[in-house]
Parts: sequence; structure tokens; C-alpha cells
Amino acid sequence: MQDLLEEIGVLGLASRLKRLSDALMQDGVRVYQTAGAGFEPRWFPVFLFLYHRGPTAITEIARGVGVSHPAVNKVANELIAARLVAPYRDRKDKRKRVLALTSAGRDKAGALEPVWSRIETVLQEIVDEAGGNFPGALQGFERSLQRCGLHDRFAGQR
Amino acid sequence: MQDLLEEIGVLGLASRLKRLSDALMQDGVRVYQTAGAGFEPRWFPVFLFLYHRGPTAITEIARGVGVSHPAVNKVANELIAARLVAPYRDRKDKRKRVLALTSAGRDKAGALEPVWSRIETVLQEIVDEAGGNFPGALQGFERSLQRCGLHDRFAGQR
DNA sequence: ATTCAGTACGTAATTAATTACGCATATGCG
DNA sequence: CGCATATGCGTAATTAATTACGTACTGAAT
Repeated sequence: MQDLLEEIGVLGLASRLKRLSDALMQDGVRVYQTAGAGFEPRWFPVFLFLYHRGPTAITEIARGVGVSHPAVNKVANELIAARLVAPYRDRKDKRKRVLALTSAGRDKAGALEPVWSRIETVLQEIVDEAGGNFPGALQGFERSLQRCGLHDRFAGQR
Repeated sequence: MQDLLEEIGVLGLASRLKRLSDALMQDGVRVYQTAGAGFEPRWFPVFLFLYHRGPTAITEIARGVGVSHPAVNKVANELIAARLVAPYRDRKDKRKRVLALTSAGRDKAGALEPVWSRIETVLQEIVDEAGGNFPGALQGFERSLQRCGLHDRFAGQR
């Protein structure tokens, strides 16, 4: 039997994206487990942000990775419990809780590099096998949505 | 500042898909609200399945739409509470709880057609604006993943 | 110095999805 | 026929994310 959500065209896009992303995240958990990495896929955006951009406060990370600040706060506390990240108060603005990788965090990042590299290889393999330049198409879709979201377009606002 | 997840290439794909799908689902809630449709985006796959394929039991719907059966059960109970769907026991196999649209459910489907049509138009607009045939690329990606999932590929199994 | 608007963070409540488990019913094999 | 195994469904527990709200602090204008 053919997949209904594919059958109906673009109308099924959102549901298909949800299904796909849920499946990928679940597989991600298992990947890190079999790699013995001691790492969760949902930590990835925050962790990588700190790794690449250096110490940053909660809200700014939230803006940077595109989720709500409570979500970042939650991940942050898990990363802190895992000793990969340490928080400190900003000198200038004491409301800000700045997060930074610990040395253990940097070590973890180093240890994860080969895992990430393998994931990258595998994903690239899937992308190649699929044809149609999925990453490029995705980027276009994201940008288009960013310019004007689904709801605003639906409601007829430009 | 450039988006970090885009910057790093395919490695960020899963996180970007999650971010995108979450955003779309949230917008979907608002779209149905402003349309006054009395409908939830997460009902869509199950509801559409019943609409297109006719009466079906819980587990078979779950397989058909690609989620767990408790998830279908939950949605089913909401649809039943909304009087859009009615359950009955299969004559032959009394374990099965078969779901079917009520006449109110079919009316709702009819009332939703123009909303879905507008959503389709808007999504097509986004797809066109984006270029790169996103739906086609997505389909290829889904098929490729279906052939062999991320974890199996990572673990080196064919 | 004080007040007010805005920002940052933390927590609570809500919503959704999964896995795990248990019970009822089917099915197949000796 | 009867028992073992498999299947279908429902519920419980867990996990994650959001929105909403409260508190603390900053900085500017009086």
C-alpha cells in the first residue's frame, strides 16, 4: 500500500516532516548509544553552539538555535549535570547566566568528532542515494518560510 | 549572524528538520484557529487516513501513518470526543477496535476541503519560491532512509 | 533617588510522543 | 481439543517541548 501522506502532495508536507524528524531523532539516540558516546541528540544544537561560538547566555543561545529559552534552560541543566558545561553570572548584567564548555566538555567534543564524522558520512550517503539535493532544497524551504511563515501567508499578510 | 546548523552541513540536518517541523506544526495550530476550523494539525494523518481509506483498526492506522499505536489511540479518543469518529468492534476479530468517520466527520472533511486547499496553495507558493523541488527531494530522502535507517547504516549493517 | 519599561531567567502547567507492560482474543501446532 | 505463541488494544510511566507567569535586574527618564 502506497503512503497516504505522499500521495496527497504538498498538503502532507508538514506531517511528513514531523514523522521524518521524529524518526531521525529516535535513531539518533540509538546511534549515540551504540557509539558509547554518552550524548543525547537533543543536546546537539546547544552544545555545538557553545563549542563553535563560545560562552553565551541562555536567551541568546535560544535565539541562535531557534528554540524557546526554557528548552535551552532544560538542556543546559542536563549538560551541567553531565559536567560538560558550567554556568556563571555575567559581570556586567547579573541577570545573565552565561554557559561555557568545561574542559571535560571540550574533551567530549573531541571524542565526539569521529562519531559526528561518521554520522556525516552516513547522512551524505543517504543524501547522495536520494538524489535531488535535499540539503539545498531544505535550505530554500527554510529561507522561504523565514521570509513569511505559513500562518501569515494563510491569513493573507505579506 | 549566520545560522550555525546550516553552516555545518549535513550533520545539522536532523536538528534542522526537527526545528522546521516543530515550527510548521505550531503554525498549523494557528492556521486552523484563524480558519475557525475546530481542527488540530496532529489529527490530520489519522483523520485523512479514515477519510481516504475508510474504516480501519487502531494498529493498522498506526502502521499506515507511521506512528505508535498509543499515539493513534490518543488521537482517536479526541476525534471520538469531537464526534467526528465512532469506534466499533470488528465482528470477526473482537480484539480490534475499528474506527470510522461519522456523518459529522464527513461533513467536517467537506468543511475542511477549502481550508486544506488554501494551505496547499500557500505551501506550493513556498515550495515554488524556494526552488529546488523540496517535495521531490524529501521523497527521495524518505525512501532512502526507509531502505536502511540512520542507525543501521551507522552500525555498518546493510 | 525613584519609578517604569524592558529583558533574563526559572518554574509551573499543558500537551504529545514514546516505550513498557498487561489483558483479551486469535491462531496454529501437536 | 488444548496449549503456546502472536496480535490488538489500553494504560502507565517517561521524556520533551511549548506557553504562561513570576521574580530579579538594568537602564533611562524624571
